[in-house]
Amino acid sequence: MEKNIVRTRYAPSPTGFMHIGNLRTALYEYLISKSLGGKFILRIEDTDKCRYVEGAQDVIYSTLKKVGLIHDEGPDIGGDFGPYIQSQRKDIYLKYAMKLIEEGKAYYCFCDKERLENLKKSEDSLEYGGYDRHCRGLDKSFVDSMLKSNKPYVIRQKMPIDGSTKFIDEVYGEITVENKELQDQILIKADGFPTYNFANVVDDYLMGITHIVRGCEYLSSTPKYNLLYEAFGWKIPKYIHLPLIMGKNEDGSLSKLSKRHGSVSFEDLVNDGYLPQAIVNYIAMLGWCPNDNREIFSLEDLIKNFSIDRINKSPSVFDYDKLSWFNQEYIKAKSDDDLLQLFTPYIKKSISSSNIDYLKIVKTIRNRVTKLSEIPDMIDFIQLLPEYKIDLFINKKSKTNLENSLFVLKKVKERLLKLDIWNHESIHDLLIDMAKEMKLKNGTLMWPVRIAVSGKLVTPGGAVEILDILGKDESINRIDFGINKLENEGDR
RNA sequence: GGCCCGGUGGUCAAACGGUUAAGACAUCGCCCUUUCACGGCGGUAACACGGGUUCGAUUCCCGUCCGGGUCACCA
Repeated sequence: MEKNIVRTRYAPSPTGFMHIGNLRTALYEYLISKSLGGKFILRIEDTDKCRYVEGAQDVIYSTLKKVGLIHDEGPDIGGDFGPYIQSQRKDIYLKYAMKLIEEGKAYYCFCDKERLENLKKSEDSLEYGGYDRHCRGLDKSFVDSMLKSNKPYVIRQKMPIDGSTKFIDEVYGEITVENKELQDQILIKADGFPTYNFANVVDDYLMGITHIVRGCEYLSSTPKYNLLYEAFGWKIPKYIHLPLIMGKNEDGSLSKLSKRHGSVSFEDLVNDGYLPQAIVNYIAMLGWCPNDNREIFSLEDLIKNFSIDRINKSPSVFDYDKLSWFNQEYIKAKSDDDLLQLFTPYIKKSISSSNIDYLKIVKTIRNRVTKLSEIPDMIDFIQLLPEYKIDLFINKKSKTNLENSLFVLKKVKERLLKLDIWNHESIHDLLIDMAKEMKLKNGTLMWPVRIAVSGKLVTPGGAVEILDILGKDESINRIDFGINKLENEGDR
């Protein structure tokens, strides 16, 4: 192994979806290692067989790939410290647990669930952090006989009874926890699998992880980890705890971001029409900021600028408005061609006619889209003129009413009919000229036309863009329809 | 409840003993305009509270309050 190289790891459990908080942790792990020229390792923590989810690992791989967090070692690509899936490392943990038993630092515990339950209910369960250390002093011959008769057991670590454990966190500083708060933690579960805490420590050590980056919900349990490192005589890595990402509850209170806060997985957000890069950029700014006012960062820029000492301590609230703003910025930065690619599937949801030029649509909506999912509703009128009320024609600012709208529409129809070249420029010039000729405000002429061809009060793009997209025949038809509508319904 | 962490506008977030306390999002107003947007300009809005330390505290210390996290054979 290369000396002194920074190694961070992302160690998700395969739950089947990528929680945004986890993604943020992965991002920071990646940034810390890459900004320091280190390696980023992926390890799957699947020690809870009850939670096994089919295909969950693929979600992890595909998400990391989509956002560009490329790992240097992992289950799919191997590495010198594999296997990288904990269920395939089961024997390793047992071996290390046994070592602790031999050294008198851990012990077999035969307490069953029922006893533990009762213990929790009792008053003095607060002592020793919840477990009364019933099996800590068991007679060796008794243990042997229990083992021989195949009694189920767990292996627990002996925690110090008094004193305190302190450690330095790179963002929170020195933290001290009284040892009596810590119960004799379980290392190996009755099913033979290691607990998360134990597997985590063993693997981090074996895989040479130098910086442990995780959410600060682990802050108060970190001493447990350290006591394990100490029991083995291993060097304690650097700790970097990240401030939590919070979600706003319906009653206005805050809590750790979770499903009840809406779309909180990466997939949800992508399905909602947010771009992966925008998501990454946004979550990077949740808990970290550069020393200037910059907000837009590519992953490469983040690597260049990231520094641990600018990680924030206080929790932050996930804000969809701000995410939308980032998303818009990323959309605006793209070329028309890129957007055509990106928008096409969403355009197709509303438009089936084959004679519509998608690129024209892209050009007119590109500055109005905040998330891709709103595209279909934005342009549905292009496919089919919706029903509308004639008072849409009345607009104070544009100085339009039913009468002049009808008049304008008739005139415009006449002239449009004679227009041979149908494109944005020719339509634009014609209408502007007409307004001048008729001594009307541009708006007075444009408004009725836009309403007639869209049937909507608010549209992406104005009359000219819509006429251009619709084409001559359809445009004339819709204007005709508007004329009839005004003539039939206008008097009343 | 014990323990741990946090507390700058509605949200994100600068400042690291002396500033008229930045900026961004949101919001409001105006301008631009062919609706809505985009863009431009401007406004409202914050150092949780009380004690210290100091010539001077948003900044350092203590307490209070508030918020969150954690106390599993889940990770």
